[in-house]
Amino acid sequence: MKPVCKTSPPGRIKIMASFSTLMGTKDFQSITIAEIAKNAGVTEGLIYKYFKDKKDLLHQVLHQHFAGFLSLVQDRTAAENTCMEKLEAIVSASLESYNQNRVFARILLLEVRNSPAYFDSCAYAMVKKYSRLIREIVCDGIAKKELKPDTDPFLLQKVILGAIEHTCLKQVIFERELDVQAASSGIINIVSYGVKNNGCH
Amino acid sequence: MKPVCKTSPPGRIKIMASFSTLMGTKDFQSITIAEIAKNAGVTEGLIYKYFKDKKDLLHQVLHQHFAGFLSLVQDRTAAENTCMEKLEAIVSASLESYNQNRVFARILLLEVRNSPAYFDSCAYAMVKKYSRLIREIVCDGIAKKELKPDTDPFLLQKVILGAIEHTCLKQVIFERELDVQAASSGIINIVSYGVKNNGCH
DNA sequence: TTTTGTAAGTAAGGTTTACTCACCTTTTGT
DNA sequence: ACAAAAGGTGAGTAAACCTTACTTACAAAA
Repeated sequence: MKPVCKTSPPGRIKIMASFSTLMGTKDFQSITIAEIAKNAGVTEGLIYKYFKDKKDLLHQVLHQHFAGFLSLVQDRTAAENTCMEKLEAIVSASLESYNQNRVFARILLLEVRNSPAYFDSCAYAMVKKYSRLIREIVCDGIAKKELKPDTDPFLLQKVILGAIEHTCLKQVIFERELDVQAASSGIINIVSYGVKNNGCH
Repeated sequence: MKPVCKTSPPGRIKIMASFSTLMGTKDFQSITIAEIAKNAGVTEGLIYKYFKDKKDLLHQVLHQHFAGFLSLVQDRTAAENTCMEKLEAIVSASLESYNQNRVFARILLLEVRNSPAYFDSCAYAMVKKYSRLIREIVCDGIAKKELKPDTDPFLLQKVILGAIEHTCLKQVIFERELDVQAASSGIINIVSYGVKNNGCH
């Protein structure tokens, strides 16, 4: 069997592009196979040559977007030195990507999670890489004593990811703009120093 | 027109109960109207007497669960004194509810958000109340100098909600158990004091 | 007591939509 | 050159959601 997530056949590319475009204007459920095919200039049958079903198409489009996103995040974090700088790079790169690429954000945050098949998809595999990256940075930060020794890497990863996603949710849903810089430094500030007024600068 | 979210007619109750039960074993998409009707001992047509469509049924079931949840949260927070205690009460009540009532959690975290109609539903209205409650507690905390004066209530609300939801996501998806106490105190600890090792206890 | 009106419930059909399958055409490896 | 595989077609199917015309029960008014 050929690799599942390749990029080449021309019809396949047109189908994915057509679907991406449609996702910009309406939600997954209200997009029909007929519409995707017509928009791509192919027949309905061809879609099922390349994609197991409609959900599989969704997952593969997400995978494609996420692959680009992940390498951006990896580059940005590699360019930073301290743990906190790396984490801020992740937060701002994520918010920026979600803010600029609403289709990607809507698929990831709103459309895929309801189907069990997603969690077996290659798209979810990339999400796991992404969250593992955060945890590794945190573990590294603990080892280098930049973070408190009793920090739980899994929990901190969840807090950061949750903050990122929830910050974008409203913007994505209601098509609003987001001040990426303000939001990311705000999140990092809360996570770094906390919000409790304990006399510590 | 009668109130949209009432509870009385017998058929209606059976339909909602049937649907809730089915949501315990499979996801929304794979539950059919025929199945719901059969399970409830009514005909398909009756479902459309009480619910605009299948999604509306989902939203109303969520509304019912959320109403109970919200009053629990309100009671718990009212019983606490400090801002931080109130917030911890919200976090632990939320994690506890999601952990105990997986159907409720799955609907809220995975199933509803993909449809635009949800954000006009009475279920979403309750979610707005819930997040407003968090913001009010935060604003109160700032006013009483329990929280740092430059805290952004909207951002902190998003961080807390995001942390709650992301902590539950994996548990809900993969049907795992959650240590509610550890998770909620962990979240509150991060948000209160931060994770950066700056020599401040 | 009859009439009227309304809410609860039924039965069957219509329409849309995701998906399949048999077939044709083009490319490619040997 | 030719078999096999990959790219592509288009008609057809099953099933799910939803509609609509109808019946029954029952309470309030006349």
